[in-house]
Amino acid sequence: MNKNKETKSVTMRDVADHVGVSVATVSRTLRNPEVVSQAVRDKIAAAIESLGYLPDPAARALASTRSDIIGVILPSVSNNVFADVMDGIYSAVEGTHHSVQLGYSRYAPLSEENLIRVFLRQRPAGLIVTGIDQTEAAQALLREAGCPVVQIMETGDAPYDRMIGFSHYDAARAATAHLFAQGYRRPGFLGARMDPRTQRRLHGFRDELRAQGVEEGKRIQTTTRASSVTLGSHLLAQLMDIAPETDAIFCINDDLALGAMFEAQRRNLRIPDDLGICGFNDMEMMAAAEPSISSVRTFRREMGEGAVQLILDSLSGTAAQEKIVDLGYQIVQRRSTRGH
Amino acid sequence: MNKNKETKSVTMRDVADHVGVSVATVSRTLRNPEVVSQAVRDKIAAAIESLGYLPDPAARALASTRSDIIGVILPSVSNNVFADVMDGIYSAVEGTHHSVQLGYSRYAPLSEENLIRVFLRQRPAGLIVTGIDQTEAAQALLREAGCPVVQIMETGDAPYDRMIGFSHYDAARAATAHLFAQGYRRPGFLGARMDPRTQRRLHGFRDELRAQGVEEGKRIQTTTRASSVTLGSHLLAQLMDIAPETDAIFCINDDLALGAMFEAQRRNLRIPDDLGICGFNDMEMMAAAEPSISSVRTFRREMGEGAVQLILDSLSGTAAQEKIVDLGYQIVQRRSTRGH
DNA sequence: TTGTACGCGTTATCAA
DNA sequence: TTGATAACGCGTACAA
Repeated sequence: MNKNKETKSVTMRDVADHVGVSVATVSRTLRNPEVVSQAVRDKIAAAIESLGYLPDPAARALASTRSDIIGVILPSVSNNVFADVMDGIYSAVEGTHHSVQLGYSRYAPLSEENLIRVFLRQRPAGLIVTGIDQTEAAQALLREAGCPVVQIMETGDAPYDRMIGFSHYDAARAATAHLFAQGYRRPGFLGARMDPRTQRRLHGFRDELRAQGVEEGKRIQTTTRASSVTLGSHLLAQLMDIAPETDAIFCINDDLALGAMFEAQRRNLRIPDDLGICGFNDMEMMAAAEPSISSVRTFRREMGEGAVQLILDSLSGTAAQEKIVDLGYQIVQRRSTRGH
Repeated sequence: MNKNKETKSVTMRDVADHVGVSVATVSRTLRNPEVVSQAVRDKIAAAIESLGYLPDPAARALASTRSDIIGVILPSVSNNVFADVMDGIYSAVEGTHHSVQLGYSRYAPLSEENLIRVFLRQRPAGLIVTGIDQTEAAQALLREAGCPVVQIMETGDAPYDRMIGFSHYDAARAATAHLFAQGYRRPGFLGARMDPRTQRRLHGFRDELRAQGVEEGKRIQTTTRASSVTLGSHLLAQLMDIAPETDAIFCINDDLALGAMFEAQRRNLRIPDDLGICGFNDMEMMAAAEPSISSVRTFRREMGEGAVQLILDSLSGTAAQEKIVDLGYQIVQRRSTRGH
């Protein structure tokens, strides 16, 4: 450890003394400058600059009823889907006086409930949570949060407060319909993790099959293990062994799709002729792949940015009426599903 | 916003009253229980449980000289290399009473300096920063931090405090040597972003070429743009147009390698015969690709976990002597570089 | 427009 | 082993 230098950080007191005003005035220039005279304001600003004053967030949080923290609870650290969301969140928070506090639930509702409790304890400026599958207790906490709460990644009725996302059911169903539109008749399904959002995609897939009058047979391969490219290869291998009639697959994410594509190539299956492949999320690599892979574009960065904006708007009282922002999705067709 | 319910959170005072002791005793049971009698300790524990008391981190930080926050400063949100590091960090922090505060510098040293200042203001329990290329001012701040400071991702002399990582120069040089060992004679280099760590990889590449007595020619393609799979394709296309004699490539990360592989396939270059490909980091997909892609394995999760552990050890005074932990790297050979 | 003075929930110092 | 009590740095009535 470095030597604990007596590094008395400069406080508001120092700034006040330096200018010759009271701490209250300094505090006011920081929070609502409009009630402070221009002259004093300038002098304080100069003093803050020259002394290098930085407010103490702990003291601020303690003295006021709110902290500057925006709490964010996501299910997973490593899933790059959430990396994009975080990118949006951080870029929207940048330049505000807010800071982000991140928590990972590891897809466990009870962890999530705990995190919510801990975060709420800090009287956060706002809270961003993922999805709609909270425990009863967590739901109660969120309804009484006393701060703006935004649910991201999904839409659904009965938001606790506000919501920004899209329908996973609709998106998956549209992707499946796309496969049919391209002439595929015996599509399969590859799924990993099988968390609630993934389940809803499976429902969409199944309902579209039903609507098309097609039996699903044994063409649904899922696992609760975490998704990966390797797993995509394994799942496709299993699927083709069990149900060789499969002529296309819908994968619940792009990693699986990529892995499936590699496995298809290993098996000398021609894409898209022998096998159509559609991913989900439309990560950057899908366009670069050979052949390029169709996917369902989702607006992850926008969800992150939008969620923060919703909180800021709530805080400033300029929030819109609509409780739910549906960002939709977009089927991006590429070579991997060009008919046959 | 939800209605601001009068949700008076339960404080230490409540717990104390409930048990019939002073707040001081409650505080002690939480921080050093060994000085409190077992009987009182049990009653307090019960009260905490039944009242659902959670300590207020702001009050704690204000009253003590340290907060429970471990500050982490990374260059990028979206780079999945750091997702793995974060995974390690969070899993090591879990179960401790610490929390993580994350900041992104966007590869800008001045942003980083600012973040360091802001984080230091919170008297963090520890600080984790990326690499060794801080500004002069940031270096001074970190040396006087008054808390454990760990630099991750790299090794190098003169750590501010402690360091855990590996030598990017050595790793890149070893990868290049591997290409030569496999019989390639005119290897090229694909680089994106070209931040200092990437630059050091380029140096390793160049020095190995020199050691092998091989001219680099025009086989070094770099850009300051952010890395992506698509960019890997573009860079390889450029490279092969300018320097068609290239018989292998070392890519500064796996995204570029994957993109390069796709582009090679588009150009009907046989891998590994016409073109050897080696990536960097050994992300999961490299093993699943078709053909599988050689890479340099780095221990990202371990860096995150290790960094937190170093901080915890420093805090508890159980830290080892060595200031620098070198996690090394590992050349993982796969089909993409099987000689020719 | 500015200053005074109290309180936020906890830690830490000192006595008891 | 326990209890008062003074900080910690800032926000905010209330007064001036």
